[in-house]
Amino acid sequence: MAKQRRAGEFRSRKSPVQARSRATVDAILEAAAQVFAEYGYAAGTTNRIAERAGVSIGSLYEYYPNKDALLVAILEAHVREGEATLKKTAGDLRTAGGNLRSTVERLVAAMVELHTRDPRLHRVLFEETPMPSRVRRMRAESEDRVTAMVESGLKSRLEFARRDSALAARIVVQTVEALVHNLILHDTRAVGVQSRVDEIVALVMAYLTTSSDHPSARRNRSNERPSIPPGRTR
Amino acid sequence: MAKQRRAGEFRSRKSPVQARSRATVDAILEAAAQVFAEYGYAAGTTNRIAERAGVSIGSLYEYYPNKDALLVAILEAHVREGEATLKKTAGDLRTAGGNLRSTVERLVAAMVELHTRDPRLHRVLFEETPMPSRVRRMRAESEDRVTAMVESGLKSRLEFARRDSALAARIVVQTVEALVHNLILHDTRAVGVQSRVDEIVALVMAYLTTSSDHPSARRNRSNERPSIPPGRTR
Amino acid sequence: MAKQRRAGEFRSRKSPVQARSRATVDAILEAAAQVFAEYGYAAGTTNRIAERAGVSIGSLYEYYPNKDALLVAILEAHVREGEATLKKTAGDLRTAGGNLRSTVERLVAAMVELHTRDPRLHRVLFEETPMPSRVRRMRAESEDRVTAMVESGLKSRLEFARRDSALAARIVVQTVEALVHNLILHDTRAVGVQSRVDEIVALVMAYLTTSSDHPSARRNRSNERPSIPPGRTR
Amino acid sequence: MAKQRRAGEFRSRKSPVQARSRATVDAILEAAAQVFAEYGYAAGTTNRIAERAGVSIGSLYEYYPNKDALLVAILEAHVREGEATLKKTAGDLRTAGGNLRSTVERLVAAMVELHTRDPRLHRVLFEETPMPSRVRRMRAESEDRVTAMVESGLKSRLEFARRDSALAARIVVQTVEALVHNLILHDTRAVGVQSRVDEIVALVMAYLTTSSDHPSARRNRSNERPSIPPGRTR
DNA sequence: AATGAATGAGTATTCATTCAT
DNA sequence: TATGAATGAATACTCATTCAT
Repeated sequence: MAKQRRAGEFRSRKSPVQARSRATVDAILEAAAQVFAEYGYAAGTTNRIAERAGVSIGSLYEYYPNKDALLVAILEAHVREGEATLKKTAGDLRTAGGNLRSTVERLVAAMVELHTRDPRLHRVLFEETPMPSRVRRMRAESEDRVTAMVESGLKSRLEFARRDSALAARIVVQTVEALVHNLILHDTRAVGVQSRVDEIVALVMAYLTTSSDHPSARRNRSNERPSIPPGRTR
Repeated sequence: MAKQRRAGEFRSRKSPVQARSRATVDAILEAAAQVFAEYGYAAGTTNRIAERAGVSIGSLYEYYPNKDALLVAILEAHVREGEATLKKTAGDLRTAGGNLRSTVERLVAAMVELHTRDPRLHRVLFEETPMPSRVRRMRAESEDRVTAMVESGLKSRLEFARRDSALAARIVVQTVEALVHNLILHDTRAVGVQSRVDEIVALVMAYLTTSSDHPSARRNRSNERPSIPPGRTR
Repeated sequence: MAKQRRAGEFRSRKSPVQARSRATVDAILEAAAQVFAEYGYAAGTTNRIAERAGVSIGSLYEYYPNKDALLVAILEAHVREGEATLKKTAGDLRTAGGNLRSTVERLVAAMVELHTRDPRLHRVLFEETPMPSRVRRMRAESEDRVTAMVESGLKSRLEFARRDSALAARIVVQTVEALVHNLILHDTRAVGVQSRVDEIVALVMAYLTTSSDHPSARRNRSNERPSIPPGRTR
Repeated sequence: MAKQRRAGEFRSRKSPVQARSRATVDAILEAAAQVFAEYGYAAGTTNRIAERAGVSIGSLYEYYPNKDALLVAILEAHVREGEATLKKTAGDLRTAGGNLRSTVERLVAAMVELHTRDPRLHRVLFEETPMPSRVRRMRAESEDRVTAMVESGLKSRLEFARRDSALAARIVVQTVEALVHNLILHDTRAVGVQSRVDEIVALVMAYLTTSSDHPSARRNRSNERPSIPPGRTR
């Protein structure tokens, strides 16, 4: 009898206190990650996950009330982990010595590592359709926090030449994430990875160190933001 | 899924020679696009598509051997259309007069328009999981052609300062696409769209017009590609 | 993917226009009646019903959106049929000549016939738990209409001696229904059926033809309905 | 239902000799009664019962071999209790002084009280389908004993005018039970309860005190039991 | 060519019951 | 004795696909 699902009930069912359950929960989550990565969300059946985890389907539902709960659990773990990794690097932007460039390099490297961990899963998880709004929100908030850290780091750098630091931070975060995705991961050809990474760094550096009113940007602003305050021009 | 599907069976079944068939095929495709955009791929059932198209489910299968064939047809049309739009703009890079900046602006504008046409469908189509490899390949090839045109355009510009034009073209294409996606489409807040578009342009311009051996890029290359041949430096 | 059920959606899915579907619908309903009668509602699985009907499970759900819809369809048919049968008899109470007794006999006979048609099913249907409120209401209304007809018939009879005709009608309807149930149907011993039927008739007759203020009823009314209007006493 | 159940396995597993076990058994039974009343039999899960009882599911199965055993235990307790209550009243029919009417009133009152104690549970217990035959038999036997007592009481009354005392007793018992059920319990409208109770009493009294060969019963017997032996008529 | 009734493998989920600890 | 983690058969329901008409 397929009972009605209590809406929004994505939390794990019981907190595993005993060692045995802890292992079971871990096995299920790991299996879910594998199966989702391999088959996609829709085709990643709960029975397959249970089988892969080496537990019965009943046990799976003992700990996760429904399929979405598995997705949410994985997603949240990824978001948490991602934020931790990036925060550490973003923190360095401000605290660590060294020039801007080496910090950007570390940021890109961190992002590469983050996405390399399990690219297929990452893709399935964050691009496949029905991501519960709770996770979507959580992810957006996480990204906002990372962006805020990056911004604060940028502002403390002398080389930083952009006017709108918040926007610049978003551009950087999004660009790095997107290019790492498209250029490093999606590209099956593994050759030339480093040169592409270098180029991403170059892109970001060029952007950050070019004044918002650089000669190349001087024209054609008349229609929207009518005029550039003269004093701003170097 | 009642019956096993013969892999690679994505072609339309009969070429619609007669006008009536043509109309039916179009109606089905349009309906499929709507339904996929509305429900996502997995939840967009063939029966619903047939109903929306005003034809019987039997007729749908008369023209498309299976559900994926619909996806493929839509995808291919989008890729074709996208390439056409971008090619035109990319072509301008070389032929049209004006400075680099205005061309980049047109490129970004074209990309924005392309993605704005039907963002939901675009998302479903290109981000939802099981994209047949044929489409994946087709898309990659299309992207390669666009990139090639962009490269050829860039090379003819004086302002262009990058060393590896092929790589630069890829960076530009991917960056524009990704940022348009992440910054323009995914962001529900409509405010500040223009400033974000401007910033994308600024990013690309800064990159393109900054020499590969700009001061900000001079250091730390020692570990991977041991040394840069001096002659390379302009 | 077990989708959420649209609450209260118990109606048949499509009206069968073609002869083939009509037959299918009938077969399904007949099978459902048999299976419910045989196994009870909870244990009467939809797969079993489809199998019994000689159709696929898919066809069953083509016509009935969920299990409850089958129950409702059967229930409503029974209620309709029951009301029709009883109305005819109840109508006779007033129109047909003959004495009261013969009419009561016909009423009881009608009830017996109604319950004898498929006692097991009747029991399952009306006594098993989750009867949708819609059906419950429908049944109550049907019973009220029957009761109203009985009342109107009783009032036109000279032999009728009760004071509160509405109450008397309810008593009669309920008594006949309940006793037929308990005494005729539940009793596996088939012997003596007629004598029990006769006794039910006798019970009802005694009640109807005994004045509300018959000697045996004369006492102990002081607390609730304070006093009996003298004129009423014959 | 994981494992096949060995039929007829309804007995409690261990006789609780110790006080602690006794308390556990009682808690389980009480919890089962509550849960069945609240959720119905099918939806009343053993896990929920164990939880409500404050014991582990393992302990529940320590004392009751399966779910039905809980039902049986509750059912038997109810039957026992019911018989005790009714026996007392039925006994009064013979022993206590006073007229017939007041005794009938007490009978009805006892029945009302019996059903009012926990109507929801009563409904679930006695009307929901799969009542094990053992309980069905037990209940029938209990009813027979009560009926026998009523019969014996009736026979000692001068006012009693029926020919077949056994049949009359059954009629009375069934009528009272059924009408109490239908008229008192199922009717949510609490108003007029007393008048309905009075009417039930009136019905029973009219029946008991009306001669089997009352004028109203004299006609129309020709077709079925061809003729009434003249001597029979008093 | 078109229809739409029919199919049935596949999916998420429940819950009575067992058994190692 | 008691516990509760684990089991897995069973169930309602979906939807891509076929094929007789």
